[in-house]
Amino acid sequence: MNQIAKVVVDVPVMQTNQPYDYVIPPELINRLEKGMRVEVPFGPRHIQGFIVDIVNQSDFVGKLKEIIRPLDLEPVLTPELLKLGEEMAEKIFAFRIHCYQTMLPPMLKAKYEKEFYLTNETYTEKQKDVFEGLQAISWDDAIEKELLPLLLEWKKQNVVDIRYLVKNQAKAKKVTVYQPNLLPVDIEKELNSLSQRAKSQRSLLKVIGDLEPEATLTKQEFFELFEVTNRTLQIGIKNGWLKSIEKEVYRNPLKNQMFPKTQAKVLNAGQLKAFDAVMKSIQEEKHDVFLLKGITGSGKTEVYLQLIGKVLDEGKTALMLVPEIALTPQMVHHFKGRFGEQVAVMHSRLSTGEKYDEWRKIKSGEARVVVGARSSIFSPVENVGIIIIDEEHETSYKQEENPKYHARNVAIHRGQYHHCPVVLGSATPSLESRARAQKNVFHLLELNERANQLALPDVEIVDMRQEFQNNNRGNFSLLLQEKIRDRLEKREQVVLLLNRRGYSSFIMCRDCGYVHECPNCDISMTFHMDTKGMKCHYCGHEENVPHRCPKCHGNQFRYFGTGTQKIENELQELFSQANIIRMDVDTTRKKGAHERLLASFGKGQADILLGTQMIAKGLDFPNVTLVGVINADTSLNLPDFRSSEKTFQLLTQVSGRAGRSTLAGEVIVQSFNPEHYAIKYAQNHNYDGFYRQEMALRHRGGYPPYYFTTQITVSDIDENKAQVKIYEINAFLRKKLGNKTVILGPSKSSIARMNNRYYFQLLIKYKNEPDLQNVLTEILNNSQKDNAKGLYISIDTEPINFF
DNA sequence: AGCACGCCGACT
DNA sequence: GTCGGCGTGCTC
Repeated sequence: MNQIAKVVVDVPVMQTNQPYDYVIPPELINRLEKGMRVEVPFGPRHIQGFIVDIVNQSDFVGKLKEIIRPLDLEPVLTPELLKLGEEMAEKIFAFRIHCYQTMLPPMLKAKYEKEFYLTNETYTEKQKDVFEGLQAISWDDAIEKELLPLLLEWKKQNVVDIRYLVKNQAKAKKVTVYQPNLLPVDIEKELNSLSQRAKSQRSLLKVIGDLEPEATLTKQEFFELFEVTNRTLQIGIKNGWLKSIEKEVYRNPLKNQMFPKTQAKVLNAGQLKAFDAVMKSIQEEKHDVFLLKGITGSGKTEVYLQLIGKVLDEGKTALMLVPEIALTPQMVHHFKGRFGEQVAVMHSRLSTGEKYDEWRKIKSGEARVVVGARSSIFSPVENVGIIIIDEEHETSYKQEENPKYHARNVAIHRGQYHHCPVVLGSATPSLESRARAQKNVFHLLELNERANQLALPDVEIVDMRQEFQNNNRGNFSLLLQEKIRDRLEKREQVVLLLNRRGYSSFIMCRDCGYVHECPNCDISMTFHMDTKGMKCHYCGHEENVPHRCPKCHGNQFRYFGTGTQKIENELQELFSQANIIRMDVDTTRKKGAHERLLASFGKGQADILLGTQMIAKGLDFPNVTLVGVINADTSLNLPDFRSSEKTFQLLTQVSGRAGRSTLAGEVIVQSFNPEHYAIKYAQNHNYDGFYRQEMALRHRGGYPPYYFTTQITVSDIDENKAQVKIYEINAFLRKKLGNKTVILGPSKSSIARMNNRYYFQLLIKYKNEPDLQNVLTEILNNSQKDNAKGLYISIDTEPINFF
């Protein structure tokens, strides 16, 4: 009886979104396991696939092919993750192969190559000439050297054939280390045979004699620890005193950083209550979801740390998710300081090699605590004792690209599997989570006092309309200017937030009102001060600022939108003596810049920190006593039913940055809509009030959490084809879905054209549609031909963006 | 996604 | 008559 492997292949289309059967060749039986990557033949090609199961027989009628080779020595996906990927793919309308690939570090994604090789032994002069003694010519080289037509011709004549290669990119970093290769007696012998004058060689022998027999040292270590010169070392290697070994090492992104050990702090009554509640689930190995709602500064992190500590004590592992922008050095320090080498940190700023190494540390069990951004929810941890999602309201937990998963849902799924609690923490929980707590689906835990006993900062709102009427056309109200001046005098620090959500700077012709738009996308291009150029944020197209208006040939442009640079200039003019640090996408692009700027501000090397969203989270600077929000309401006017929620969250978070230590804090919020409830409730630190009012509005408007939503987007190069298709889908859905379900649209997407493709969308709002999964899968299955022709249908469950 | 197979227009 | 366009269907 043959062993059969079921393999999910790397061909992301509906038709192949299922396992294919392959024979396991005799020499690989017992070497292959579920969860390994393999190279398989698929049609004429060779591609990568994942073994999802191993069975004894196949239902496939036809000749099975054999697996070519394994790409791993041991499985990269656990049975849990294999199953999770399968279920997730179905739920979010993604391809299984995409789900598996996102669970793994990018290095484990195969690269493909193909090459021509000569099939027979005897060649013509011409063929000899072309191949120049080469074994093979790669497809890319063939194109480059314009040999492709010739080689394809030869292929027809069977002179050459094409070989398909699967390149495994997973490479561990190796260093050469040196190990003693002499017994003590040998050392004596060597010493005796050396002349007395060979001082450095004699000292090297002594060094070797003092080393542990199993010790491995790099060249660098010999230089630095024992003052051995390279020349001497080379002699030692040549004489066979030392043997060189290639040793696998982890790339260490945090090298040279020390993490002073921190101790558990004493919890206050509120913290203890929350801690105990979660501990109970941990001990009973029970899957509960807790919503830990704690005001800023209430010490949520300490609760997390102590829960993780207990989980580790029980021999289990812990997963901790943090939004990408909150993964600051401070955050890393908290965890590394408490748990040291047991912590793996995963975030997007690591190189692919570093990501792979962190992943390996987790896989091997060396790291038992994972701290990371969204995709860390797929970490290959086993025996999980707790999963924590900090700042659970953050929309970055939903991936916007395929597969469009939400880390919160994945966390709950994994929590069920591991019988462990999931803790969702936030000062401003999402309405969805808070409502679930209301219905007792989640357990609500509240921390209502600040750990340091300090009062929440006073929040003052400045009506910017008044400022305008009083002829202050700048971005800084008189009150904010006065407060900043006061802090500068007292040598205290200021944080200024520029709310730029959904905001960009563009240029407009003063004469005719022409706005410069991207040639590929129906959207205005953004002006970038640093490159002095225009860039499209959707397709990446770049060009120079036009000299003359293409429409009326005028040469007067007006620059719209308030960039951080412009604000910085204005600020510097107002306070010429102040040191300002600006943090935005431009100043933090370089690796490590983010950390460096924050460290510099923390050390008091600047008076004012000016930045976008990225400064609102997790920062804890004791000397900051004033926080200013320059424009509270840019996020309020977005065509998005969550705009109030987003604004409330942002204001609450940034307010929490003030008064983190003994110094009292103060917050100034500048707004053109000072009466707006989101701003008012944020001013009074009143989450519950905001929650009630917002829920009422959502109820009235028929929005989440009262309804579920699913968005369908159709796109094509041909506008008409896309439009016809979305109407066809609309008709189909209306026929299939219940009459209580609402369908909004179809409509043109608000950015109707992107990268020369036209987009149409519709939104399904429903409360109970048990058959929706099947209906939507049917739509995708029926559209496979359209898909092949370049018409794409995308389904997004619970979308975040509705444009 | 690739790649092969297959059926219709413009060329040596 | 053939070369090659890309529409259609399959990949264990």
